[in-house]
Amino acid sequence: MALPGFRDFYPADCAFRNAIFAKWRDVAHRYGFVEYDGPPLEPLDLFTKKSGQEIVTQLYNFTDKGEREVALRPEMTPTLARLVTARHKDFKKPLKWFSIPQVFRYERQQKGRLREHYQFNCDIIGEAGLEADIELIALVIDTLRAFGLTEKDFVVRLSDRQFWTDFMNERNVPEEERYAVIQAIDKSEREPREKTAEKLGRLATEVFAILDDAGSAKSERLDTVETGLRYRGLPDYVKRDFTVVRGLAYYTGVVFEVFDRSGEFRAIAGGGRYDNLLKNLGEVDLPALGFGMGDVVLGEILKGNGWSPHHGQSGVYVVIADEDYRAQAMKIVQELRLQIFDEAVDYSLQPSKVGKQFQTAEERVFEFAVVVDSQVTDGIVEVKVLATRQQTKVAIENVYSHLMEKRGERYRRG
RNA sequence: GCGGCCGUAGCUCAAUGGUAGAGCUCCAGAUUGUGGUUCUGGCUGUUGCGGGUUCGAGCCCCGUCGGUCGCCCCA
Repeated sequence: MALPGFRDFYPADCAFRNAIFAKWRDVAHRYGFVEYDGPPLEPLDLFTKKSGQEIVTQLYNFTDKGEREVALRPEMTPTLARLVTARHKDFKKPLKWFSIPQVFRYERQQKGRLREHYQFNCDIIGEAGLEADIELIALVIDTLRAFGLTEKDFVVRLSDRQFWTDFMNERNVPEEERYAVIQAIDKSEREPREKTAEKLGRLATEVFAILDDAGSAKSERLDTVETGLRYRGLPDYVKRDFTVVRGLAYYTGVVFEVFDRSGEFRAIAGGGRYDNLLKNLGEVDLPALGFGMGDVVLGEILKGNGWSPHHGQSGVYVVIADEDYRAQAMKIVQELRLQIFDEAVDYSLQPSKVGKQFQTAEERVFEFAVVVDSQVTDGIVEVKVLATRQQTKVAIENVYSHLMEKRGERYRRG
């Protein structure tokens, strides 16, 4: 039994997960992002420096055998910040980097939320212009579209953290009250209005006016972002929503969260601009923005949509019809394994009835069977297309080319 | 950290307080060298764990662990 909040990945689960990873990588590459990675275990203070001591209650942390205080990473951004800070002069800006780390949180699990998950992280570093924000949001949209999701399935709720900062500046909200205001706005959707109003005090009327009618608030940044997305043909995927502020204190500009349209799940992804984070963590001052998308909520949505990795027929099952010729069969197996690309060539490890071997081949969705029997002494095997049950005698040296020819016929038939 | 619901075979679930069962899966055979059907047979349980009540507990009570959903918190 896996620990609470941790998952086992049986082959089908692993195939599903890997198919998600493959899509993530595919889209990121198409957007010109390059992959990086870092250690799952980090010094504890890497996280407390950014988020304060209170984050420790949410961390898997312990003292290692060298008396170091360490923690399993709860997010990738601090690691990314360290990597970039250490060697930023080695890279041309802007950096477009992505990663698929497994991240960990020590908290009670609930729907869509475990103690570990894989999080697709995409960040652009060293570009202050809004073109980067547009690029990043387009990427999050196209990532979900790559899974067959459409504007009917999800929406990117767009907001502007800077707008709220300006708002509070203009009304002279004291520094120490600001985080509470942001928190109140963040929770306003889930709490009774009176409670939020109480928290907001004198700001309540104005804030509610903005939350109720996002169009009433002016944000040139959002105007620009929306225009940019329109140019890219993606306007139907976004909606202005100033309740989105993101819990974290370090966001500075455009922020966004992606939700399923049904409202059944928690956020699919979230991110935004954090221009001051690198400066605050180290000596390097670079603007930055990014998003994270977890495999758990996405996986639940995809399962609900019936999405699954394609697993058509492929590979070759070598049927040993006569145990006397197992040695010859092994020679064929090994030759095919050298010739074939990225597909299984398998056989029964133990003597087994022919019918049983075919059954195995079929259950495992092989495309071809190669039957080895006494004819092998004349250099002949039977090649069978499992789907059509069509069987042909083929000289051993021609097996591979015969298989490829058969496959070509299948594709030509469509 | 707090609360609701739930914990019986690998899976889905039955069993009035009275000898723990079924379906599916899996394995084997029917079928001696060619397929997902069918039929037959077989394996699998400290009823999550520990205590209590009772002549007797899967069932009732307490605790605990785990699952699930929500809260807190937070992506």
